[in-house]
Amino acid sequence: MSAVNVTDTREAVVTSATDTAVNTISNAVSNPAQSYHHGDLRTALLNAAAKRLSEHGVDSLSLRKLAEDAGVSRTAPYHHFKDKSALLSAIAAKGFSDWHSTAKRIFEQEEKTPSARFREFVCEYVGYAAANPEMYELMFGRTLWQNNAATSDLKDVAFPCFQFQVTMTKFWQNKGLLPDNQDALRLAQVTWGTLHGIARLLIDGIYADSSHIQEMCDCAADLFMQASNKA
Amino acid sequence: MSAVNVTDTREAVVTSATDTAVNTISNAVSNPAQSYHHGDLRTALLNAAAKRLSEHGVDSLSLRKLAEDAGVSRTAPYHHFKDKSALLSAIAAKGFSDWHSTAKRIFEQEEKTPSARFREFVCEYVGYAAANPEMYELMFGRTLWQNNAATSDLKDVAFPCFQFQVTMTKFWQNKGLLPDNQDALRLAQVTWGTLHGIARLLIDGIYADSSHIQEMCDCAADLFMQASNKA
DNA sequence: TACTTTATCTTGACACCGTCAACATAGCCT
DNA sequence: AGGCTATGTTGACGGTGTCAAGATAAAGTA
Repeated sequence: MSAVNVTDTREAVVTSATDTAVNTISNAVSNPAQSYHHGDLRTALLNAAAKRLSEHGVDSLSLRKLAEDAGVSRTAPYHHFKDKSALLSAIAAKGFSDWHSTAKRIFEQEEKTPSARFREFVCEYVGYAAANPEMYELMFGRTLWQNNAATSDLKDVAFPCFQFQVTMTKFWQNKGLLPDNQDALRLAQVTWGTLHGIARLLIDGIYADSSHIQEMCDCAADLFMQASNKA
Repeated sequence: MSAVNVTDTREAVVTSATDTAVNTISNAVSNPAQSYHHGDLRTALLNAAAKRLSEHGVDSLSLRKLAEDAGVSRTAPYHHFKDKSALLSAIAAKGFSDWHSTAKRIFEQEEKTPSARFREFVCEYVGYAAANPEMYELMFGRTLWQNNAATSDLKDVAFPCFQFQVTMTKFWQNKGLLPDNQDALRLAQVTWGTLHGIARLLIDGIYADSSHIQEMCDCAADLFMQASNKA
């Protein structure tokens, strides 16, 4: 019900009648003429939001601008998202889904040693944050989580992603890469905390110099694996 | 309303011309009669800001509300702070100053073993963040650091505080608490990252359950010290 | 003492923002 | 054909940071 429908409707409208509809549509960039109904506003908003998010950051992301990007009036988005948090949640959900696949892919590389996979995971985690700082901020920042602003849809995607960190931790403990004398949950919290902390210090502008990410990741990985040798 | 009020006040006050200091002091809340000039608006704003910060969070901290708290018009703050960032910077600076003293106090307890001090530092760091989440957010969050919004005054207080982390790390390395086979700067970044990450996951609402802070801190401290035994 | 400068505080205005209410249109189902 | 529902619209409200221009008081200077 998307593109085809829109095109058909446009022709019908243009031939038939008034162009009050037509001139409201100094629309998005592609299609100069459009019908009263957008066709797929929801995904158009999400696309515009993803673009604005990566280019200008979450702070300067307003529903009104997104509506304008989609060539639609300022309150139209409210027919697809309860409020701003719901829209942000939807974007973050996509991020979690993507990251979860990436994490699983790294973790399940049977041909590599657990140690190599562990090190790769550390680097990829921080690398993902550094490469997508605004998405990372949205996924793991206070904006959504602080006041229960996160949609239940988001939680459904995010919690398994959090949980996966524990699963991996247990695996690494079994393989002797992480100390076995620590509770798996606590250890997962600490290792995740380390990666999260490094990522945040980087993307929040506190580590002004971001040219030594690799060394920091190696140092972190070394540290954890060294600890296991004692236990 | 205020024009009349101001005039009346002026006449009343001018008679006793001596005490500009006196009537400006209790200005904000208590004294309904106000002189045109506040007297010490800058610190009144900072006090109001600190209060609002801890009670309602940095997100709902607006210059207009602060001005109202101080009993002053909405643009008055601009005569004391270049913009909102400057005011936030001033508050954060106080936070850094306080935390730096605390850190030094812990670090310099000669009567305790280095190991005990290290563990105490870890707990105090996370504890400070948990006890003052909004101040921590302001000090170490993206709000001020991301776009160079931090005042140079703030930087002057914050950078030594960051640097102290490296100093301590070197000390702990020398005492055999942290691995000696790692570059001190990298190691400081990783250890600080760990504390920062745990703190952020807690205060940003991602660790919904904050009842195991102590265990997490112990786990982190154990991990680092275990790593040193191998090196 | 009188005059001038400077610091401080004022109102007015502008451009944003999220969100609600009320209304308009179009597509779909009976 | 008629009505229901999804989706779009404008108007309005209260909130924000910030600038410009004018008012007032304090401080410095002759």
